[in-house]
Amino acid sequence: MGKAERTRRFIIEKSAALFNKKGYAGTSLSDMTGATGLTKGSIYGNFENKDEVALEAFDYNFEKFRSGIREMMKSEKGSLQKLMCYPRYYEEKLEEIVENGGCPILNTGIEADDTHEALHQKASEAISNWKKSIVSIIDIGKFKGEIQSNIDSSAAAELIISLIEGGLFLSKVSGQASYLRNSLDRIKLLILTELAP
Amino acid sequence: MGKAERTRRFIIEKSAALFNKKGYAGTSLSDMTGATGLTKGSIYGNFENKDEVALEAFDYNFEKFRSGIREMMKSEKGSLQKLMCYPRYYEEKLEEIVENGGCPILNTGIEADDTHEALHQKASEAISNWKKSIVSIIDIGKFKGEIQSNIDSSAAAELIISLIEGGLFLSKVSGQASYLRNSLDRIKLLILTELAP
DNA sequence: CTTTTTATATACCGTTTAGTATTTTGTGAA
DNA sequence: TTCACAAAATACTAAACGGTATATAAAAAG
Repeated sequence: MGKAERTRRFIIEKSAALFNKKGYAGTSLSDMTGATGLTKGSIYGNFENKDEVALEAFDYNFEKFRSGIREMMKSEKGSLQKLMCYPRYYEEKLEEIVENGGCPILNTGIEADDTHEALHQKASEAISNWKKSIVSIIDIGKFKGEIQSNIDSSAAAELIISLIEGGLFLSKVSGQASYLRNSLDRIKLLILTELAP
Repeated sequence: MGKAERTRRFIIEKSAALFNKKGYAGTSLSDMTGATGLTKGSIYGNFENKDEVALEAFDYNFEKFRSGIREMMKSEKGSLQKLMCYPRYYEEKLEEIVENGGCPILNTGIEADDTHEALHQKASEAISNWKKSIVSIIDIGKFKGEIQSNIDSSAAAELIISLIEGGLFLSKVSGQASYLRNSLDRIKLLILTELAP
């Protein structure tokens, strides 16, 4: 990894937390120079503009979630156990997520949907991919006989995502963990009593 | 209603849509003069600063939801029927909500929680009051024997709110109404098969 | 070790930001 | 209809914004 690539990563890492907390419009270049200790010249030597940093910062923030969950799933074999990683992950990580500014899909999606098409699309694709990966787990589970075959995979996946995002949002803004806990309990119930044969 | 108060309301009405779509940081004073057709002098003659407009704009946006649901509930007598107004309301209004920039609690809460304490508190209080009103309906329902007495009112209320906000967010950002529909179907199921005796 | 390339810092650009005196316009009462 | 007051428009800050040209420092290559 060359010097250029290292500073690029450094800028993204430091800016990612900023963008997740303060948003795209709320994060200024001076915020970024402050957080990195670098100057504007250095940032613009490595990125074309603020947009490019923001877009890569989203990928960076989102990838942290994705890799965390994937890591957790690696040690699970059954489809139901894999699905149960979602409630487990968010239950364990709530505090850390709140500290880091919340879910990047939520933050970016809400800010960008009416203002910044490129960022909006990033958030939209993240949702789409997330859903696909849940649907895939359910479909495999059906095939292996671990999940009831009459289940609507798409509806179940969308429900799980809605419960997670809704719970995260409300717990973050209200400061009360019970919102997320209740949502995650529902997901567990759904998995164990509706998806399971 | 005097002239001053009328222009105040006019400014709030016109700015409210802006703040809900573009956020607090994303809405500039020139956006506001553009939307109202007034000048900065006029706006600052009626408000102390941008914050004051944003705070009242939130109240205005939130009140639209509250009054819409209350209106719908007025013609319902039973507790279960009152609760069923939530899924009905959001199902009917999804398009309109999306056009107006989405749920103000969601928009304001997400943007303000790490950046603007006064706005954050507004969103937080809105959540708190919303929950209280649902808990109140459930508790009355228990008393009247229309809802099972062993139900956890707080948990049920939080779940309903999480499902609505999660579904709204995902439908808005993904452009797919099914997220909200699935969430609302779940709420109906919860009301009719778990809360009902 | 010198040269060439790359990366960072400095200093600046025009524009936009929120906000404010000051002047002009409009309005309601005497 | 004039007078007094209120409200809106104009013209203006100073500061911050995103972005850039240029100079300097630091690495890499020869």
